[in-house]
Amino acid sequence: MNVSPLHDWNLTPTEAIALQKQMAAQVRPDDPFDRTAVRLVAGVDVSVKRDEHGQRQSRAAVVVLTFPEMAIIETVRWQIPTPYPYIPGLLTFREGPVLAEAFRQLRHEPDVFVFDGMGIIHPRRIGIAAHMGLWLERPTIGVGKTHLLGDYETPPDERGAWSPLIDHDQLLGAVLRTRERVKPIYVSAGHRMNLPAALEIVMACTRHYRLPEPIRAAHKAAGEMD
DNA sequence: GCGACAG
DNA sequence: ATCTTGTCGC
Repeated sequence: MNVSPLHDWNLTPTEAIALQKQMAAQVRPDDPFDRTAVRLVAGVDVSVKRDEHGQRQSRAAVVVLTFPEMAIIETVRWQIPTPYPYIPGLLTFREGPVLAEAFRQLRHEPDVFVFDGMGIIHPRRIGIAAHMGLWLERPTIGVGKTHLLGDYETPPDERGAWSPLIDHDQLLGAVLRTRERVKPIYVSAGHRMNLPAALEIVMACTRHYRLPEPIRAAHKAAGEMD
């Protein structure tokens, strides 16, 4: 894919936070999004492991699937030494650099990218899905597995049921039950997206498991790469 | 000051 | 995220 660098990744935590505040104003989490035009969906994930020298290596995986069939048609993997520590709120600076290169290698151009991490459910409203959406200039959705912030009621134990996730009177996302009797997931719009569309896409991508297929495929691909 | 804290 | 044994259940 044709992706041009938006900014430097080599920033101190203070600088990174300042950049997030500036970039957050560019994110569009309430844009119209035509679900009927979706043909390709990408799943995005990064795994971190120690190599033979004990050094941490970040492995990115971007998997492109047909929609709604969920057939894998492309897998891109890339690995670099882990460039940044994990700091809550700054996950993008740990996983963004390796993802940027993986995106550059993509042959297809997905209609929407689904990330393992938050969209606008974030202290500065710019989680990894929102941030990389700006980088890609493409629609993105954030799918988190655990709670980061915001208040919500536990959604009914029924597939497809969801509850609004609110922080400081602001609707940021939804807590979605993708399977009965299974912990819900945290869905939010990233860039060029909106919550209703994000929920529909995520549900349409979910089969027999808690997580949507694109995320499962990316997680699997990122864990291999030997 | 105390607790929470995506992956 | 990773580390890491056994164990409950379909």
